[in-house]
Amino acid sequence: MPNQISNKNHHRSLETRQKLLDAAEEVFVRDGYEGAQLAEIASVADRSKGALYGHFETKEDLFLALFEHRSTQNIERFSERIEGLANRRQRMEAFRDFYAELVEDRTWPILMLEFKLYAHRHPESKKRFRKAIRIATPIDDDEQFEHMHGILSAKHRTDVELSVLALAPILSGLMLESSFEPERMSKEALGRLLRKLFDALFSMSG
Amino acid sequence: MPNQISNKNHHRSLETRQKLLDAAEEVFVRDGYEGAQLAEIASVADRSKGALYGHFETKEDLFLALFEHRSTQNIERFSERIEGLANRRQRMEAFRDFYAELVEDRTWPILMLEFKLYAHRHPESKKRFRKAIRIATPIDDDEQFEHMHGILSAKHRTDVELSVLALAPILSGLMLESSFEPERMSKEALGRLLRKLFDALFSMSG
Amino acid sequence: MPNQISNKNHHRSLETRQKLLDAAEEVFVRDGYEGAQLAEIASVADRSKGALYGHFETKEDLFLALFEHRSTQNIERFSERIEGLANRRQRMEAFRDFYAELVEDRTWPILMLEFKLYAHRHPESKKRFRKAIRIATPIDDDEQFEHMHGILSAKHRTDVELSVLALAPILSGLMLESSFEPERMSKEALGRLLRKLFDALFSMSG
Amino acid sequence: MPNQISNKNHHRSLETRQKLLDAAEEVFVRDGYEGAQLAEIASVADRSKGALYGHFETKEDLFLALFEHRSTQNIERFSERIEGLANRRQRMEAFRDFYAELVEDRTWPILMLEFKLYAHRHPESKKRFRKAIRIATPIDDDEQFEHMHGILSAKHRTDVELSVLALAPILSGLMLESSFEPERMSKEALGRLLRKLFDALFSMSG
DNA sequence: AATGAATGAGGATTCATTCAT
DNA sequence: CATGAATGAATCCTCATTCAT
Repeated sequence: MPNQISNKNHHRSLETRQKLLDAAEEVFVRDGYEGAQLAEIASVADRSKGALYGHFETKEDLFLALFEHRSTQNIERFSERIEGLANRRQRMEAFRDFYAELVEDRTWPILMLEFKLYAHRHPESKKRFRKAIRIATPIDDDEQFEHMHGILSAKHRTDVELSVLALAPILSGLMLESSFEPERMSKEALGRLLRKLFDALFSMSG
Repeated sequence: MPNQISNKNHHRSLETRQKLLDAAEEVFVRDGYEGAQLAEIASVADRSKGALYGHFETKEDLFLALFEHRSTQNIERFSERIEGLANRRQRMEAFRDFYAELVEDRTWPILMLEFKLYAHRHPESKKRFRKAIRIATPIDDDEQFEHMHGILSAKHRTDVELSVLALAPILSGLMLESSFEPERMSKEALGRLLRKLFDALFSMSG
Repeated sequence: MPNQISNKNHHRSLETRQKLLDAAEEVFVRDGYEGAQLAEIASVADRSKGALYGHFETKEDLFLALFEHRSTQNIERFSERIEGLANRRQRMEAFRDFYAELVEDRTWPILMLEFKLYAHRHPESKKRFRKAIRIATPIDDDEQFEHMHGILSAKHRTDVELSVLALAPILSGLMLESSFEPERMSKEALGRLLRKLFDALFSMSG
Repeated sequence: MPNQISNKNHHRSLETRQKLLDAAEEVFVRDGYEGAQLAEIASVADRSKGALYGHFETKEDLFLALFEHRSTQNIERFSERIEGLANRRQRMEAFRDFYAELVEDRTWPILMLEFKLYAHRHPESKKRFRKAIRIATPIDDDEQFEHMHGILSAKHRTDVELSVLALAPILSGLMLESSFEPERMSKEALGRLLRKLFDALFSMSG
C-alpha cells in the first residue's frame, strides 16, 4: 500500500516535471529568459510555483535542464534517422534534410539563441552551459563523427568541424529573421537558403 | 547673445545625447535589453538618469534610437567604401570585404540580434522596429540595388534580395557562436566562413 | 487535511487583508491619496509591500476597496441603529443623532473628501467610484427610503433626496474646518452646527 | 534709457507673475497640490520653469501666494458689493446673494478645500497657512464684523462667528458633491441648498 | 529676470525565492 | 511532493529643484 502511494507520487512527479519543462520551453521561447516569469510557467503547466521549486533549484537551473532535455531528445531523433543508412552519401543527405526540416518548428532555434546569449552574458555559469551545449553539437564523439564524415586529415577535419558548428547558428539567425520579416523571407525561401548554405559548407555542389 | 547661449546649451545637449547612446550600446550589448539597467547606462555615460529621460522617453525608445543611429552610421560607412569603385565586380568585392571585416567588432551583430528578438516579442512595437531595420538593410532602394547587383529579372532579383537579407542574420548567429566557443571558432575561422558563405549566396565561386 | 491547510492559509490571508485595509485608512486619511506611500501602509500593517500587491492590484485599487469596505460597514451600523424603532419620528431622531455623532471620528469624513476629490480628478475611474459611493449614500433603495421618509410626492421626494445627499459633504467640509481651526470650531460647536443644519434640511424645527 | 529698460522688465515681471498665478490656479484646482506639476504650470503660463523659480521659492510658496492673492481679491469684491448699502438687512441679503453666487465658479471652493487639506497635513507650515486663511475669513476685524452683524453679546457673537466660519466649508463640500454627481445635485439645486442653509445659520427664516 | 538641461532622491510596481502548512 | 501567501531587493520612471548661460 505505501508502495502504491509512492509509485503514484513518483508517476505524478514525472508527469509534473514533464509539464513544467514543456511550459518552460513555451514561455522561455515566447518571452526570453529575462522576460519569462516563473509564475507564468507554473500556470501554463497547470502547477504551482512551489511545484516548480520542488523540481528545479532556480530559474537558471530550469533553463539549463530544459536545454539538456531538448538537446538529448534532438540527438536521439537524429540518430534514429541515420541509423539504418548504409553509406556516407545517404547519411549526409539525411543530415541535410534533417537540417532543412528544422524550419518547421521555431522553438529549438530560438531557444538555442536565447541559451547562447545567456551563456555569453553570464561567464560564471558558462562552464555548465558549455557542457550542455556540447551534448547538442556532438563533434567530440570520434566514432560518430567518422561514421558521418569519414576519416579525415587533421586540417580537413577542423574545416568540417567548423562547418558542423556553423549549422545551428546559421539556422537560428535566419529563423529569427524569417520570423521578423515573413513576407520577405518565407519558410520556403528559408528552406532553400539552408540547403544552399549546407551544400556550400560541405562542398556538396561540385 | 541669446543665440550664443542656446548654442552652448544645444552643444551640451548633443554631447550628452551622444554619450548616452554610446553608453546604451555598451550596456545593451553586454547585458541584453532586459538585463540592461538605465542607471548603469546613465552612469557609464557619466550622466544622471534624469538626463537620460530628458533625451529619450522610455527604455524602448532609447533602444530604438540607438538602433536607428547605428544603422544610419553603418550605411554611410558602407557607401563611402563603395563610392569610388568603377565596376560591379569591384563593388561586390568591397561588399564582401566589408562584410567579413564586421567580425572585428562584436557590437553590431549582437545588437542586431537583441533588436530582432525584442521586436519578435513585442508585436505592438513591431511597426516602429521594422521601419528602423529597413534603414539597416536597404534592398528597397532600387537605384542603389541596381548599382550593386545590376538589372535582374524579377525572379533572380528576389533571390539576390534574399541573399542580402540573409547576410546579417548569418553574421549575428556565427558571431555569437564564436563568442561562446572562441577555441572552436576563432575570429579567423569566422572570417573564412563568412567569405565562403557570402560567395555561396552570390554564386561568386563559379 | 488539505482543507485544514487552505483554511489556515485563508485565515492568514483574511487577517492580512484586514490589517492592510486598516493601515491604508490610517495613512490615506493622514497623508492624502497622493501623499500616501504604499511602503508606509505596508509597514503600518506590519506586512510587506509584496503582500499588499498580493491583495490589491494597484494603489487606486486599494483606495477603492477601502472605500467600499467602510461604506458597507457604515450602512450596516446605521441599519442596526434604526432597526427596532417603531415610528418615523424616532427613526429620524436616530438618524440625526447618528449624523451628529460622526464628529467623534475624523476618519470617515476626510476619507470621503479625499475619495471624491480623487474621483473628480480621474474621470477614467469615475464609473467605478460612483458605483462605490452609491453604496455609501443609499437613496436609491425605495423601500428603505420610504421606511425613513414616508411616501412623498415626486417633487418633495427630490427635495428630501437632495437633503440626504447634502449631509455627507457638509459634514466633511465642516469637519475639515474644525480640524484646521479647533479653537474657533470645537467639536461641540461642530456638533451643534450639524444638528442645526440637519433640522434645516429636513424642516424639523417647525 | 536704462530706466526704460528696467521699467519694461518690471512690467514683464508683473505680467509673468500674474500669468504664473493664473496658471497655478488652473492646475492646482485641476490636479490637486500633489498632482500639480510645476512644469505644467509653467507651460500653461507660457513661461519656463526657471521663470517660476524666479518668482516663487518653492511649490508650497507658490501655492500659498496663490491663496493669498485670491483671498485678497475675494474680500475686495465682497467689500465693493457691500459698500453702498445703507442698512444691515440689505447687507445681509447682499452677503447671502454673494454666497449663493459663488456656485458659478468651482475654482475657489475647490482651491479652499485643497488648501485646508494641505494645511491639515503639514503642521510645520500651518502657521503660514492659518495667517493666509484669516485674510479670507475676516471675522477678526471688529469694525467690519459689527458693520455686518451689529453689536452682539459675547455668546451671541460666538454663534454668529461660527456661522460665518461654516459658510466656506459648506460651500466647498457641496460644490465638490455637485461636481461629482451633477445629475443628482444640479447647480440650481446647489444654489437653493446654499440659501436655505445660509438662512438657517443666520436665523433669517423666522 | 528668463531659459531649459541636468540632477537625484523618491515612489509605484514586479518577481524570484522562501516557507509554513 | 505541492501549495500559494508573503518577502524585499531591484528597477523604471517622475518631478521638484538647481545652475550655467
